[in-house]
Amino acid sequence: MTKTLVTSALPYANGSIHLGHLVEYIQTDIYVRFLRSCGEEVIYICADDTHGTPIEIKAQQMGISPERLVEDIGAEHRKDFADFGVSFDHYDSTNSPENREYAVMIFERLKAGGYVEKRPLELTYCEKDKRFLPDRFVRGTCPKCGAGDQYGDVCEKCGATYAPTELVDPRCAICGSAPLRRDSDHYFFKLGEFTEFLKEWAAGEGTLDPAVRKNLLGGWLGTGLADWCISRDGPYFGFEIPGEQNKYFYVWLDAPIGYISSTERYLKAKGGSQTALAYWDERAEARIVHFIGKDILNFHALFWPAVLKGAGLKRPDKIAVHGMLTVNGEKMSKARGTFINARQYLELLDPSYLRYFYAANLGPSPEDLDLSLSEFRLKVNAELVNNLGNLCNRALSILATKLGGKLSGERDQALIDDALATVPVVRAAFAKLEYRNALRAVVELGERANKFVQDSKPWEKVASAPEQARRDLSTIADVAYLVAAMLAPVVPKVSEEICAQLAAKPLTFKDLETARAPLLPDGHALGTPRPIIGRLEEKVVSGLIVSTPAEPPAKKKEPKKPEPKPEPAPAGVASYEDFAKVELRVGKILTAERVPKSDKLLKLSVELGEAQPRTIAAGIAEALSPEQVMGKRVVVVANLAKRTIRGIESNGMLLAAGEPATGLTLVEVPGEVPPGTRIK
RNA sequence: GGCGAGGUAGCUCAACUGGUUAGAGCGGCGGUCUCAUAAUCCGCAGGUCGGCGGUUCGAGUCCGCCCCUCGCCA
Repeated sequence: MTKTLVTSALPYANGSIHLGHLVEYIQTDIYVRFLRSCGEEVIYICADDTHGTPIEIKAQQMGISPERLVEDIGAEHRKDFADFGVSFDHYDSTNSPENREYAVMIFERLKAGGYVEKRPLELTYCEKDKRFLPDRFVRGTCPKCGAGDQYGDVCEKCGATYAPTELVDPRCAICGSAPLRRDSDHYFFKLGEFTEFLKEWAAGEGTLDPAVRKNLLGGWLGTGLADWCISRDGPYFGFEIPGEQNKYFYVWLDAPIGYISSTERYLKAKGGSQTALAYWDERAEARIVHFIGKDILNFHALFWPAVLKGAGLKRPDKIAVHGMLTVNGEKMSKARGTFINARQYLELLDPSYLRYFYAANLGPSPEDLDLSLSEFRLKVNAELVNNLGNLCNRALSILATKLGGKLSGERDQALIDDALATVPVVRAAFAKLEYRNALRAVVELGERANKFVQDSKPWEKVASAPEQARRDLSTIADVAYLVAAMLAPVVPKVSEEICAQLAAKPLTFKDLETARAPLLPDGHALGTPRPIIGRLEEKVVSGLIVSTPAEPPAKKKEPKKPEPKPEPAPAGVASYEDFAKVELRVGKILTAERVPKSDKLLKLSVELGEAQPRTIAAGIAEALSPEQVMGKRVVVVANLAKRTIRGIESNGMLLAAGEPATGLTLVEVPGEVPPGTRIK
């Protein structure tokens, strides 16, 4: 039998897992659990993606080493995944010795194959910070439309894309000084040479969803592939390129290699002498399946297969691409409170609900998935709780209280045949990633079974014809057993609960290939019935969104509380003493984040040349994002009385021109003035 | 601008290569049962199938033009 290696994309180790991430991990986990149930040999491999400039800079700002940062975040990620029931066989980190070895090996193989070229590249360099600046860390005026303060690669105003060197009046996003242009030698992967190979690979049966394939062939593969720069200058958190000074592999080169190194570390941990090549060698008897979001399609369906081909390794056999998550029909947003972290969800609700809802809406195509909170509650209650959960509970309750908890060997032939015939339908749907069709079929079986109970009235028969009632309800017990098996990949905990109450071993799709009625034998004694899974209450569900009432989102919040803004100048004239009391100092904004439950506040950490950076809450979030203010040198009122706003002790205030609602400009100080300098 | 996906009942979506009165789930409304987690079951709801034009005996389903939404453009 061919063994299968399944992966989810590697989450970046600079932030928490949120409900958007979970679409992918839940989708993958269902597939993996399904394959296991079918008796396939499958391993589920993942890791944290730990390299790159953003992590290096974040660690620096937090005053810790990047190694420490990715270790902490990795631990958090593992916990979140485990609590959502994501059943990795192995979860690792790309910052491992094995990953370095494979990155170097692949790089050397590509070089030997003539697929790598070294040539100079003109880049943006900050003299002050002594570093080359990634596109995101250069800001300036858009060369096309003239909009100010845009990223170095794309204008958010007009959508134009360009190189950071084209920006008008570019500035370093870290220190604000004007960057230079400087040449640096870099390595390029000659992706264009793989165009024909990639076209063939993409056309492979089952490799890509038709919509994805079309997009790819009509897009990049149709218009031609440019070389891909795979190196970065230091300082950089990553793997140094052998034989080079202060040059590193680009994070997007070594990240997918993490799939390989993580496989190897899994095999090592298991003992034995296998290396990752047992799966990744070109000739290996293995099937490789990647689950990814459509946002990283080019990395996985162009660069990655080409790199593997060039290095003589196995290409993915299938890439399953999902869409993005929206919440209440809109992009997740911290300001709206719809940016829901995994941990936040777990504090309120059982993961089964979310797993069920995602599965009930997932198909094989990269369509976006909307988590409308009211749909979520209604659908889960109607299908999982009322239909399926209650089916089990109503049947087991009568059996337990009126019939001694013992089953008959007889079955209602029509219903049991119907139920057994549903199994291959559901199985085929799971195999094609048609989860919503799989669940639909299970729910429809539940409906027919409920109707059967309704029509056969066992609660009446327990007196008049108890053995008939026992037969009818034993049929439902078998149906519940089948439902538990078919639901197991999606909601394993629910499945376990049903099996526990049936006092039966879990049933797999493999078992069901040969199973025949009765599934539970004559005289089988049941466990104690209790509700399978509780109903979702509106109050609890709406608690997922922290800042605004869940639905309808149309209702506008009254401006109820006074905002922390500069008080209007009292009538009269300020004396010199009045003015001199105000202590203005230069502050450098180190970090900025939105404050939960507030769409106006940013929580800032500001360097003022003191022992500790100060925490300041600023009412500027409507006009300025954390990214926009980070790194800026601003004017701070340093001797303002402390004040606690939204639980944050704020020690100062920033100067800004304009109104928060209509647009603000921070009063900035040129980069060469050190933080803490008094302004008079 | 280029490419791709999509616009079907209040909501989420079906409808294979064109063919009878366009379907289902949820919500809503009415009824039913009472074993069960106020669950089940039954019935109802009448949507210009984005717009216009065309091909055809016949189009949501093919062709052309237009409008709108979303994504990608390294």
